[in-house]
Amino acid sequence: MTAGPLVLLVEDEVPLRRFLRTTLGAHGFRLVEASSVAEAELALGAQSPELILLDLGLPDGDGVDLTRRIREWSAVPILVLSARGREDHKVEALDAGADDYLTKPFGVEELLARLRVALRHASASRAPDAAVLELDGLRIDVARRRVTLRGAEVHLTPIEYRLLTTLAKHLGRVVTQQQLLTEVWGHAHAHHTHYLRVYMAALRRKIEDDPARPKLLRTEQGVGYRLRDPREG
Amino acid sequence: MTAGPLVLLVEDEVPLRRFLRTTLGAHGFRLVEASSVAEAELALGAQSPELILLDLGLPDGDGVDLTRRIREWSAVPILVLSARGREDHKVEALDAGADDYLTKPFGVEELLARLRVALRHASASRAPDAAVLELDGLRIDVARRRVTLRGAEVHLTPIEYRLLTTLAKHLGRVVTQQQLLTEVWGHAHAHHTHYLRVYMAALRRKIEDDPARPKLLRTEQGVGYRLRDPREG
DNA sequence: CCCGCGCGTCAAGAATGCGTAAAGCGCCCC
DNA sequence: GGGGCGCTTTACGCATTCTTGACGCGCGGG
Repeated sequence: MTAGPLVLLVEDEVPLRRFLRTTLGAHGFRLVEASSVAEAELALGAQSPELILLDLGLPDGDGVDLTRRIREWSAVPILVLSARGREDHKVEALDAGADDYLTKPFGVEELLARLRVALRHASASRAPDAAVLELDGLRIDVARRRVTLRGAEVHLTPIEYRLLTTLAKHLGRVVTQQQLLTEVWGHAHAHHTHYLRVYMAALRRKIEDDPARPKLLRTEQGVGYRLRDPREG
Repeated sequence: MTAGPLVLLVEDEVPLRRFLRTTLGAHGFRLVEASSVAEAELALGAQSPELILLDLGLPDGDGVDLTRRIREWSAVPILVLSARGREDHKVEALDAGADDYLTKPFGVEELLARLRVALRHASASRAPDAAVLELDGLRIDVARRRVTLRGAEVHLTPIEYRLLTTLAKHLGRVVTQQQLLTEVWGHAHAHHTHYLRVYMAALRRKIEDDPARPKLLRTEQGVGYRLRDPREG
């Protein structure tokens, strides 16, 4: 008996949780349970599940927001369960970073199959995203959402932070404007290239010694931007 | 103007295909269409789509089998569309290697959102391809979009870069002027052969020791150009 | 021998893209 | 309800890049 994947189940309705517990358990999954957003975040801090089964409509907060927050630092598969079948809800959750969306009531076999798909993806794309990145004097601590420059904390707005971490994720490589826009602002803003200029300027003011002659945040004219890896040229 | 992802649409019903064509087209996707399993396999041989939209219930074969065959050699995301909502069908398709399963009728926005999820997965799991080409002192790092000459970075404009990489793609072989023009400038400029001379000159100035006597960027009179492979003639 | 053609070179103007400042607006917290 | 903060939007100047036209050279055919 090998221990199956660890699943975080976030669900407030007791009967459904009970049901899923036995069903998933019977199929070899190990379970951590949470019945609210707060508990879920706690559990995420303590364990690192290989998959999250997330019910929307929790008592203490929005599951979509939780999804977004998780996506800032983790790529763990998130399967959303919801009583709401409305299309815009689905789109919102999926765009927030969820990997699948099941409308209640759903069949157990389908749930299991979609779970397998999600785990397949996860094992295929296991990318070692470093929790802390240090270049020159700049330090990006993704786990703590902290950026420091030669020890001093740099305050970044949410967008600035996401812009920086998106670039960091592709350290040394060019990230196209489209990519940045969709990853930071969402696909709906993929053509607002001006945002990039405004926020790049802001970021450079905060982390570059000479914002007019950037060492880290390099422009690739007509293509995108790149966070330069100081280890190479 | 960036060209969107290439999608292979496998669907035999003409009205639905028509509808998806316009819808996806309007959202920036490029489309290849097939109306049967045979056509789909043909198209897969000719092109390499970034995503497959596959209707089950094709006239000449089983879509699930097709999925399995594709999975033997490719990880391209497959979204299944089906009129059949039965759970065992879904499980079968998903376990065969499909990444998602939508039951008709489905909403366009949901389809687009799930498409985005699939593409997100694909780009996340794309292996860091070490596509580096080195000839003499010239180094072309496609992943980083960087060109260096004996260690020193060479700055290329977007067109120069595309011209060089297009030639590199056919290393050692002649690339006709038509081919270069359509691949770099697009179909509409296939007759502006003068562009080639201007940009070849610029490229040679940047990467040749003696631009007047080019070692790498050879002219093939009346035909096109060739990036010489120093390992051979 | 001269002309036409293809290629290479140069340079100027047009078009595009980028950086910067600053103002308006909504939101939340005090 | 006022102030601070962050996001969006507008305006403008500057830099880079693209396009276009002019010209010279060499070669081969008429």
